[in-house]
Amino acid sequence: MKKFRRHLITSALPYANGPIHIGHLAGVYVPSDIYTRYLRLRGKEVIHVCGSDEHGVPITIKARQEGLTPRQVVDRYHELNKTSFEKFGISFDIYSRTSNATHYETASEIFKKLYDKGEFIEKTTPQYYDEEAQHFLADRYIQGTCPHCSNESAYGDQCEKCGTSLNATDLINPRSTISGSTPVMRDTRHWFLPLDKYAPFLKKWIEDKKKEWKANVYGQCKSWLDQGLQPRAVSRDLDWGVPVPLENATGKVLYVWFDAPIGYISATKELTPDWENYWKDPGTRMIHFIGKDNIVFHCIVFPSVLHAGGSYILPDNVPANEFMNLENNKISTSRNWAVWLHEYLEEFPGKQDVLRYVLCANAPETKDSDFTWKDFQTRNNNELVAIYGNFVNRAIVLTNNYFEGNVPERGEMNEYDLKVLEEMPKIRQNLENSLDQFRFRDALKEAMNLARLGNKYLADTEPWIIFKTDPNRVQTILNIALQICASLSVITEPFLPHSAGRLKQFLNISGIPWDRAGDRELIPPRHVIGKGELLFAKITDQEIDRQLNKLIAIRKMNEKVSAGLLPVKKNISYEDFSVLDIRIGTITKAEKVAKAKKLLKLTIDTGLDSRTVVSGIAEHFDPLTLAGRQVSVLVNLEPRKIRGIESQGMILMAEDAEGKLVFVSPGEKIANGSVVK
RNA sequence: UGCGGGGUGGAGCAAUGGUAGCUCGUUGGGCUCAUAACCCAAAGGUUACAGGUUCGAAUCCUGUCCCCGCUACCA
Repeated sequence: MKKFRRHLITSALPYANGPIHIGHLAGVYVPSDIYTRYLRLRGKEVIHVCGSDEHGVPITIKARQEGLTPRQVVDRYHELNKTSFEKFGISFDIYSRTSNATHYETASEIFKKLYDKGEFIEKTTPQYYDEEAQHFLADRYIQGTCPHCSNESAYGDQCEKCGTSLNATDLINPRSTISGSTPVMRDTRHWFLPLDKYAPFLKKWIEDKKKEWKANVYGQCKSWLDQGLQPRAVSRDLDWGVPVPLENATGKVLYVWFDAPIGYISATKELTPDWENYWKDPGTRMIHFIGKDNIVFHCIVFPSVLHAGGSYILPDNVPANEFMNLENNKISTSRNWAVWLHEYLEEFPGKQDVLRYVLCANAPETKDSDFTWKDFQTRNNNELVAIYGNFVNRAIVLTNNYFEGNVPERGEMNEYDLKVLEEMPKIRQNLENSLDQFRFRDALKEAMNLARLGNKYLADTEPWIIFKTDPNRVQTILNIALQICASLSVITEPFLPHSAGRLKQFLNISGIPWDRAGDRELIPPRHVIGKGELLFAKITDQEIDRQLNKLIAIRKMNEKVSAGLLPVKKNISYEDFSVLDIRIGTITKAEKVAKAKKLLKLTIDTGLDSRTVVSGIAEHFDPLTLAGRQVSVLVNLEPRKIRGIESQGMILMAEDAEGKLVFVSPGEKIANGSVVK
C-alpha cells in the first residue's frame, strides 16, 4: 500500500433533525472511532472530523410543525448529539456544524470557484410558486391528491400512502403547505453540476480503487456510472441554508447535498490552520465513513466537486456499511423505533463499552444486521463478562492473593509458556490485518482471542493447585498472565476505550505504545498492581425486559397513532356516492400475474357478466384459496390496462394500519350482482 | 421490473477452485483462582434450489427461488 504522511478521517454528518441511534453508531461512528483510535495509537498523524448537517427542507418542515425556527431545531439536536457522542467516547477532533460562519465562507468559496471556472450549467425551469407567501415551493412543501391512489395528502415528492415517488407537477389539486393557497408555475433559475462531464474521470478513478473498496460500494458506483450520470442542481429556492454567493440570487441557497460534505472541509479549517495539508496534499489519506444511503454522494458527487475544484485530494477509501435493524424491524426516527444514544447513556450508565462491543461485533459490514436486546445481553454476559472481564479478574486476584500485588519474577519457562508468549504478537498482527481492511468484526474477535488465550493458559497451568507445591512456578505463570493483561489493555483500547483505561489503572500502567502490544516485558517484576474491580457486570433479565417492554409500548402507540391518523375526508352528498356502482360478485378464478410481485389476475362472476380484474393483493392471498369467495366490486370504474391485462373494475379491500388487507365481503351469502348501497 | 448487495450447522459470520472453519448457543466431562465465570470434548452443514464446466466447485458458468437498498408496478 502507498505510504501516507497523514490521515483524514471523516464521519457522515448526522442530520440535525433527530437524535443519534444505534443504526448511526453501528454503521458509521463506532467503526470510524475504532479506526481513528487505532491510527492514533500507532502514532500516525490523524484527525477525525464530523459535525451536524443543519440545512435542508426537512429541518424547516420540522421547525414549522413544532412552532420553532430552524435555528432552534438545529441548536437542540446539535447540542444533544455533540454531548451524546462525547459521553459515548466517539473521539472526534472536532464536532462542528454547517450553520456556522466558517462553513458559510467555505461553501460559498467553493461554489464561487466552480462558478468562476464555468463548471456550472445555468438553467431556468418552471416550478411551483406560492404567491401568498411569495416563495418558491420545494416538492415537500406541496400537498395534493395522489394521481395513483387518490390519497388527498400526498407530498410533492412522494405519496406516503402508496409509496409512489412523484413530481410536484403530478399532483392533482396542488396546494401550498405554507399558506394553503394554490401555487402557480413560475420560472426559476438554478445552477447544475454537470456530473456527466466528469464521468470519464470518475470511471477511471473508481476502476483504480476497485480492488481495495468494498463490493457493495464499488457495485453501487459502477451501477451509477453505467446508467449514465445527469447534471444535478446545486441550488434551491429556500431561505434556510448557505445563500448562493452571486448577484441576483436572492432567495436561493446551496442544495444540502452540495453544502453538507463541504462541512468536512469547514470542520478541518476550524480545527487547524494546517487544513490545506489535509485536503490538498496527495500525502494525505482521506477515508469517508458513511452508511450505504450515502454512497453516491461520497463516491460520485462530492469527488466531482473536489475534482472540479482542482486542487483537492479524493478519498482513498469509502468503507460504507449496510443498515442495522432493531428487533427485526427497520429503525425509524419518525416511528420512534430505535435505541436512542442519549437514552441508552442514561439507562445504562457506565456501559458505553458494552454497546460499542455489541455494535462492533454485530456490525452491518457485508449485509444488514439485526440488533436484539437478547443478543446484547448474551454478548455482554458470555463474552465481555465471562471471557475478557473474568480473565483479567482472575489474574489480578491471584496476584494479590499469592504475591500481595507484586508482579512476580519470571523463572525458567517451559515449552507451553513460550508458545503462549509467541501467540501474543501474532494476535496483534491478525488484528492489524483486519483493521487495515476495515474488517472490524474480525478485528474485535481477534482481540477477544487474547483474553481466551489467557483463560486457557490459567486453566492449563492451574496455578491455584501448583502454589502449594511449587510457588516458584506460579511466579512464572502469573507473570505471563499479567503480560497478557497488559497487552489486552492496549489492543482493546480502540474498541473498548473506557474499559481499557480502567484495566490500565488496575495494572497501574500507562503510556504503552501500540507496537509493544504482544511484548512479553510490558510489566516489569516487582511492579505493584492494584486490587482491581470487575471490568463488566452481568446484565439481568429484568433490565432486558424493561427495554423490550419499552419497545412493545412504542409499537402499540404507533399502531394507535397510524390508525387514528387518517382524517375523515370532506363531506359528500348522496349523489356523489350514488355514482359508484358497487356489486357483490364471486371470484371464479385467480392466478398470479407473471413477473409482478403484487398482482393477481382475478376472474369475477358479477351476476351481470364474467370479467377480469387485476388487483394488487398477491402478497396477502394465495390464489388457490380465492375461488368461490364473494367480494365487493366497483363495476363502473373505467377499464384500465395493468401490465398488459385489461382490468375491468376494482375489488374493495379494507386495510389496517400495518397494511394487512381483507376483502369487503357480505356477511352471509347473497346473489351475485346484488347492489351495495 | 431494472441495478447493486446478500442467502454456508440452532444464531451470527469465515473460507473465491484443492480434506467446509470460527464465535455464541446445545449436550457430556474436567476444574474451583475467578462474576455458577473458565478449560476440554462431542453432536450439529447434501454450503437456497436445479443444471453445467473441471481430475476436483461454497467458490466459475446458466437458470430458478428468497431477503435488503434504490427503482418500477400495486384500479
